[in-house]
Amino acid sequence: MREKFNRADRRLAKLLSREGREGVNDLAAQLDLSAPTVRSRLKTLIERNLLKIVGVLNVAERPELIIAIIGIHANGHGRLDEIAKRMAELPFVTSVSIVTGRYDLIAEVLFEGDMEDLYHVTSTLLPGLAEPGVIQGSETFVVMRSHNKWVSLPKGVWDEDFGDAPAAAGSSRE
Amino acid sequence: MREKFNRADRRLAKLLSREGREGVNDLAAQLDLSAPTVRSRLKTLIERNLLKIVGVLNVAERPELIIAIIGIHANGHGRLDEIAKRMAELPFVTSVSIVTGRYDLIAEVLFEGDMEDLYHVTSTLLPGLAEPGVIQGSETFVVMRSHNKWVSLPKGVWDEDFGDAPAAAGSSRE
DNA sequence: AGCAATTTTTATCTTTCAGAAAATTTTTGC
DNA sequence: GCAAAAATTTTCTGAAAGATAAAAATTGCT
Repeated sequence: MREKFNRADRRLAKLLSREGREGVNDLAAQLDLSAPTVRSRLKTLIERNLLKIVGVLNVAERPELIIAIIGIHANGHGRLDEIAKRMAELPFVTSVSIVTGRYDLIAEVLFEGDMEDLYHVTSTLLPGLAEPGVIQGSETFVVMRSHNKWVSLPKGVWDEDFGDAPAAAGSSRE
Repeated sequence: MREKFNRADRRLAKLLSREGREGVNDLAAQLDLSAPTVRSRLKTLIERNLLKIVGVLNVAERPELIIAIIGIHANGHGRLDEIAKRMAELPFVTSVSIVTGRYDLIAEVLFEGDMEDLYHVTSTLLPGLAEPGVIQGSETFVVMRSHNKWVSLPKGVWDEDFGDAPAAAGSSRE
């Protein structure tokens, strides 16, 4: 079976990390490979869920996008990964990591201009992920400014409801 | 002048956040627009640095990629943004945010299987960004496991030196 | 070293896409 | 309500992209 990530795959990933819409012919030329080869490598990388090509938004240029990083204390009892997995499926949550250090989990969340959504996540959604006492507390770091921070949109943001309006009816609670 | 981000732009961004290589014709069909319109909107979004389309790697599937989140205490004296900007240009640093809460800055860094690089960043690069005493301390959270975490490669990772070898000579310090 | 399996290349074909220009519709400002 | 500006659509043509099959090269294994 093919090695998961050889030298060519890395160079391909590096090229695509700069320009994801670059044509297969250009990529092949830069990698000294043929176009069908690049196509097939790219296909398998994507199929194996190692790589994906997506549009991402520049946080610094979109002030109405609120990002927060949440450090969470959780008494996992060996089920931390399960909790993390469920957390990653919540609306507004972009990613969840199990980490060393002061926190057990660090999650990143994204909203559109609605602090109520943030409150809802930290006060209701997070504690509701496990039996009482498991999620012991959290600290929220709201991003005020950022550099080189690009985000992809999580579930819950710009999903079906779009308002050109100043984003008052955009919230998806009820 | 055109509005920065209208309804169509949002829907376009949402579609691209799922599949960045989708053809302009398919996108146009889903948005009820014509292909040239989608092309031109996409072009301006990218030109204005609001959106980009890139390949990202699945952290959970690449154990040799080490990610860490660093919380930093900095006595900025109004120059925090300048420090953050310089930090974002360091090798291995993927993004830097100025945040509310316990830390002043939160940075994310990425290496390939080399804890020495992490030590180098926290012990030398970070404190060297400003006069002594400005960077007062930091806490590092090494990501052990993650869900739905995709990263784009920063400067310093897979840049020119590639080793198929077990990633021992891949470090770019000295 | 030699053989088998996989991977890569080459070549060909069909389909689709990208970009430009002009016309039409929609929006905006007065 | 009217005029100016912007956005969108239509149409067109050359250029890519994608699929497929067969040959060549590489790799791995005994």
